[in-house]
Amino acid sequence: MNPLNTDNSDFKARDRFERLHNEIRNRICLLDYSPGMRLSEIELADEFGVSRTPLRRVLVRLEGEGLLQSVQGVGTFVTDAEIEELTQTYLLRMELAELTGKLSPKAPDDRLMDDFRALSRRSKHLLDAAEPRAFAQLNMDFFLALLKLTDNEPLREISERLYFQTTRIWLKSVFASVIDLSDEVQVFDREIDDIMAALELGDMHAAALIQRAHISMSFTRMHNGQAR
Amino acid sequence: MNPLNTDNSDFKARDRFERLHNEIRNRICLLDYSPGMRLSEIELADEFGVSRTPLRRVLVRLEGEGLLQSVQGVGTFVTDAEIEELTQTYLLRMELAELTGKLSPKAPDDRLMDDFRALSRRSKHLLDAAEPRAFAQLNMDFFLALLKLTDNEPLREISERLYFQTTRIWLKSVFASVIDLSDEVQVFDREIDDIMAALELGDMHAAALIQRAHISMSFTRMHNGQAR
DNA sequence: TAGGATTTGTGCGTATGTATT
DNA sequence: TAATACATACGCACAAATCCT
Repeated sequence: MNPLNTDNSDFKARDRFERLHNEIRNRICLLDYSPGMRLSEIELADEFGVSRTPLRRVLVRLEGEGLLQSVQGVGTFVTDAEIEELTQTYLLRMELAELTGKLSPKAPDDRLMDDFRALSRRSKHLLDAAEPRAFAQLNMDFFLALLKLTDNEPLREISERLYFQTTRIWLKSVFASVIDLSDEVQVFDREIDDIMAALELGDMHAAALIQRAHISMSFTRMHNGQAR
Repeated sequence: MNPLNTDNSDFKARDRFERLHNEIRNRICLLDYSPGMRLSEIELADEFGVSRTPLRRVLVRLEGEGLLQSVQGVGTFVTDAEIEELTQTYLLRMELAELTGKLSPKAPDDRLMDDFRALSRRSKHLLDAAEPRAFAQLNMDFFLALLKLTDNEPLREISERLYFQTTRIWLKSVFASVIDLSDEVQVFDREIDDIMAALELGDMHAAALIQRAHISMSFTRMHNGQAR
């Protein structure tokens, strides 16, 4: 066998699964598919050029992650969240964020700090012209970068899972103008700068506490916005 | 339609999926299927009287939960865990156990206290004649009962997930006589009694701390046992 | 190196369940 | 109530990947 072929492994079943899974998950979490929306197995299968079988495998996985729910005879729907469940998840996410600074914290190397600086620049850009989807993408990228600050793999997995489950609900509130988008962008820009300041001091625990505080405040703003 | 038929809903696709999923997960976690073992899709499908298709749906879900891994052309294997990954998971489980006493703790009602008393009796029974599988089952039942002490649903889900991922590895050590089984039963019996004492005082935080301590000690005993 | 046995992955036709007319 | 449309769930035959001789 030619080893050059085995390197290009994007054609194997496993990698195709990963691509589809990642793509559909992103669409859900960036609100291309909003909560309550019905997805069509056939349309998705056609779009990705596969039959329903491998696509359904992806949907089953996403159902296990709490992002979809399939009902026989009815359809496959993007899940929503009640305020009670959302509250519980946010309380847990706050604790997990703090744990990131306690359990195997890992100081960022030069490469990662460069990534943070790039994220900060993207944020400054949004201050002038706030675009919903660009904000959603930046928010996700920043969260994923923060996860690299701990070596505890199970903690990373769980934090990521809860992020994907809840942030889209929060984003929906932001985009529905219940909260003002440009305000939210300003707050987020401050969060990035605050956390980067802590990281440059090498104070991982402080960085985690700042993140925890911002998760808490995000939820509070959303909650107050809904109560209006 | 006869409403009596819709009540017996064990025949619907969703319930059948739940049954198969629960059954196979238990087999994995009670070490009927031990880490590294290969499972046969065809044999399992035959045993449960279904075709490969719905069975594979269950396997995909279990793979998402980190209990299985399928490789095309090779087989479906029960996952194992390296000491490093196990350490990280135990550290996280300790923190989550403590969170159970902090996030929406719920005092046990009479019904749940009766359940705990029944679990305690089963434990006393094992003190005389320790049987591996009975101990594994009791350990799982006790853990699941403890989860009812919090109203935070996401915390329950995650704690359960991590329990299923790691406890079987610990059980494997116990059963391999790296640790003495009767010693482990005695320690576990004390844990039940200690936690019940805290519960009877209504001190949920204390109960959670005791659980955290025992998770820590279990891991330490396993670790020391392996180092011999 | 080649080929056959075995296992998971895929494609498609059909069964089953649900909502609507 | 019944029929029809349409969605997911299922069963089976075949393709693709891997392992071993």
